[in-house]
Amino acid sequence: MLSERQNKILRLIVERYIKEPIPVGSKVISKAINCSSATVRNEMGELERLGLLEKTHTSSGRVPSEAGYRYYVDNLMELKKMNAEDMLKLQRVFKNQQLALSDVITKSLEVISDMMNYTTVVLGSKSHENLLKHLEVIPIDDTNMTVIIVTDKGHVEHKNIRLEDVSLEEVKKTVALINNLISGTPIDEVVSKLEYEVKPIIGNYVKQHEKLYNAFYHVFTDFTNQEVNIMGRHKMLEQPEFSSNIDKIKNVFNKLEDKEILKSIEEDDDNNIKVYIGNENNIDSDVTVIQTKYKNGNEEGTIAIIGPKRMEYDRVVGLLEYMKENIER
Amino acid sequence: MLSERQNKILRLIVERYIKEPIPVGSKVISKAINCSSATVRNEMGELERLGLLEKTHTSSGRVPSEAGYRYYVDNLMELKKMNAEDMLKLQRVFKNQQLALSDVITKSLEVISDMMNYTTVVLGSKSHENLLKHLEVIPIDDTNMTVIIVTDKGHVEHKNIRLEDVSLEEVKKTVALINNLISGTPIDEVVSKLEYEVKPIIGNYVKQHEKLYNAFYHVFTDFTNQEVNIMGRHKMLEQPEFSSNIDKIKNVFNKLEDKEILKSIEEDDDNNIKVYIGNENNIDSDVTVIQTKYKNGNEEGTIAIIGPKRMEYDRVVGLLEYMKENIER
DNA sequence: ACTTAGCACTTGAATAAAAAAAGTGCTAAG
DNA sequence: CTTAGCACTTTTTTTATTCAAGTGCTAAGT
Repeated sequence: MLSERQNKILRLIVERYIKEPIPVGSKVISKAINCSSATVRNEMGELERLGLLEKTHTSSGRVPSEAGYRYYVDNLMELKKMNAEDMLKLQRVFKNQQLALSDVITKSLEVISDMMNYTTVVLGSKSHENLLKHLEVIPIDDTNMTVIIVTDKGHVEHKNIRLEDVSLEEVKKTVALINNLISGTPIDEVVSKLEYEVKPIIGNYVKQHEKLYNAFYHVFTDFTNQEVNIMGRHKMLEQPEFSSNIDKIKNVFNKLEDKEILKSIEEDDDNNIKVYIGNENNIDSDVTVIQTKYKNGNEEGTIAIIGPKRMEYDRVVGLLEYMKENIER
Repeated sequence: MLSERQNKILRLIVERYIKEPIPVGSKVISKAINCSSATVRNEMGELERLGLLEKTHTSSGRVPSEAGYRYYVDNLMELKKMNAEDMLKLQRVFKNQQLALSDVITKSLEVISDMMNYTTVVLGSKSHENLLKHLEVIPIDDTNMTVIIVTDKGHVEHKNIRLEDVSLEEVKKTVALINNLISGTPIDEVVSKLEYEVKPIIGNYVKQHEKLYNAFYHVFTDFTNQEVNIMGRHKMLEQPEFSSNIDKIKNVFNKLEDKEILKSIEEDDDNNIKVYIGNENNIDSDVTVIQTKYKNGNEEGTIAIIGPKRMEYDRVVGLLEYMKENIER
């Protein structure tokens, strides 16, 4: 258990460091609380022994450790209410009644990315939670058509395919068949159902069944198992601790392109705002991910904000709370 | 007019510098052609006076200037045929008969981006060249639906919209009306046609005409005026002259996100492979853009490869030639 | 009229030494 | 328990020194 004064000092250090990434010395702190720098040094030493602070070298000022940030987030941070300007910018997006929910979310996360200089992410629900609701085909010309897949969660995707020497008639039949036989199936099981339930039957009804089967097989294999939307990909370049370290940047960029890694963002089961600091996340030991699930009707997903470990925790949590609230009603 | 020997020297310098970005001295060159380093120095001095070479400081080796690259591309470069490995990788993509053309293009440009470490871009044809061919609506639930827009060039886009208290009936009527009245219109004129030709009539047929009009108005306003696809966004980080210069990187990344800038890539009217070196392009004075138009049936667009000024011109031009050829048949 | 050996000269990069700045830990006194 | 004071560390900055690479020019050679 930390003393009142220790809490105060830790908090000052974290907040100062978040403002500007330079190690914090005892002098500055001593001015802020009412006691000598020597006293502060003693307390800092103790906080370091507890693993909450670190030095960059023997005689440097202190920097929050991962555990220090954790402690700050869990115990010291107080949520201030959103500033009027931030609020206004977001309200402008939320007020737009014509936009579909998913567009409202991406647009507002774009706004957040711009105002915070962090990267933001929306993840739709996973493929096993999306049931095939409807399949539709729109012919484009003799050989090309667009296949549209709609899931029960409102995830829509379209793909263009080529089908040579197949009549529209036949395609329509096939689509109807698929709609009848396997709508309601989780997206990631559609492919196997296609093989075991549609393939054996399709031959009886449709002439060019091989070609058609192959085409649809590919469409569903290619179907994105999860909608992922990244805003402000390059914002990390604005963060001083990254902009001086190309390898870090490369790593973060690569991780962001890697769908598998991004999926790990969604692994949460409960419903609160979660903060994953440094090694607590799968992206990079120098970033923090703050995320939360949302649910509106049967549309659901996760939104996340990715920034440096020294991100503005209070402000970001406030923004996410506001987002969640507004999405859910 | 350069002498034979000057051509030789310039070419050696450019090719050497492309291989490795370190200024080239007279000694290396003198070994490659049969004469003393002093002679080479004289020639280099002349080439510098002509603006084809530059020094990084008074006593450094030479580096090709922008004009130097230009001269190299125009006069010295000889197209070698593609190496077998590159060819194989691309053929694997082109052989896939099921893929729609646009997918073949993006996939193969992904492959190129990976093997060259350059960024690649596909640009579809512009909105004024795309005519609205077909509009279709798929209901998702009571208030949400997906609108699908197909253009005559095979560009397909879908958007989700919200429509409260409007019956599916009404929506279908509106869509039919729009299809009848304005299909065949260039996409960027659709909005005004909606206003002057559809709006006045729609009231007679459809009850909730205001809401519907607004919804479709937005759909078309939001319609991407040009399909843009970027592969290997971060490849610049692999190029030594960029990875040591964050500001350059930021600039290039920002330009790539800027649709207006990208459009300038397409400004060409003729049909050949074009090389825009440094200030000749709008992206950045330190990159080169190599691009070409393609056309297959009524699908057309531009593909471009963006790399450092010292990109492997011959190899890239070879790749683009191959791409173009394969796309067009 | 070219080519080239030779050499003085320039510049950047690498290394070393010295001085300045920031901050710590500890001791001893209040 | 607090704090003034000071020795000590470490980084950063500055200055100087040397080394390596490469140039331009001159004068001699073909």
